[in-house]
Amino acid sequence: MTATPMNEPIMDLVAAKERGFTLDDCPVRDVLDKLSGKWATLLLFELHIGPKRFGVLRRSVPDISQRMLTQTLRTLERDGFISRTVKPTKPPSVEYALTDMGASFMPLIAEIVAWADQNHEQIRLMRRTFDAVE
Amino acid sequence: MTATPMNEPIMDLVAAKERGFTLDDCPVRDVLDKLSGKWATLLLFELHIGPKRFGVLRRSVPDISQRMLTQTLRTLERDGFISRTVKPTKPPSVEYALTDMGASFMPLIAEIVAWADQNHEQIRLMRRTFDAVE
DNA sequence: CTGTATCCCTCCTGATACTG
DNA sequence: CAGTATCAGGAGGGATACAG
Repeated sequence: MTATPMNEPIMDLVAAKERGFTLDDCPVRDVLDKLSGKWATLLLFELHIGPKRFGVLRRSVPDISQRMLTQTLRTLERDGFISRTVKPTKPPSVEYALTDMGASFMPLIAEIVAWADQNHEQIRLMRRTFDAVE
Repeated sequence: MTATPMNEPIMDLVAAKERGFTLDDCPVRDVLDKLSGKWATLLLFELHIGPKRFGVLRRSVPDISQRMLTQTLRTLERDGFISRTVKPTKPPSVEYALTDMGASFMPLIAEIVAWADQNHEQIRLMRRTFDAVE
């Protein structure tokens, strides 16, 4: 309702903006774009429990298509969030695991999850109220 | 590189998943979908500095089209992140401001920004390395 | 000043089938 | 088992013009 006082982390945000990044150049978007995909955070979460093979991941997230599983894993690997290790077994198996950088990102997701958990009731209420007026 | 040990916040995430939300029903997606839009977080940030009128917002984020500005503000208002107040001035003016709930979400964005700030160099390096191999 | 309405186009996503 | 290829649908986003 009111303007909240500036705090330390937000100052970082101001700094980031004033450092003059363009929209395509903005480091924040590099991260936000990871969150935005439908499956990225879910897969990061699965791998945070522990390293998993391709097939195991597919069974852990049954709604994902094989195409999107491959594609999302590739993107996360490209950006260094996860590692991909081919093991020369008889039918070759591939294991995916969180990198240190990927792991360092998980607490942020966890905080968002906790926040969502506390606020989703109110959000849905607001939404229904808003829609009722229109 | 290694599987990180489970910590408290992540347990919340596990709990959220095991509480059996479907993909469309998941409260976490309610929040993540806000972050995912191209403009939502940018506008939240602008309003975190202080309440702003429509025209001021448009000038603050010059790259946004009028259509997307209206649309994004409407979505954020609908979910209770921001408030919209019409002031009966001569040419009517509309002021947008963060709600308490919206303000409580800002520290999370700030942490992501800080993380992005620390890691975007490495992410870009990983990306170039990955692309070079292919 | 603050929006709405319309058109268009790209990207994300899913379904299916196929390969080493 | 792990991955690629192809096709199709829909949402997100931009440009422009118009309205209260």
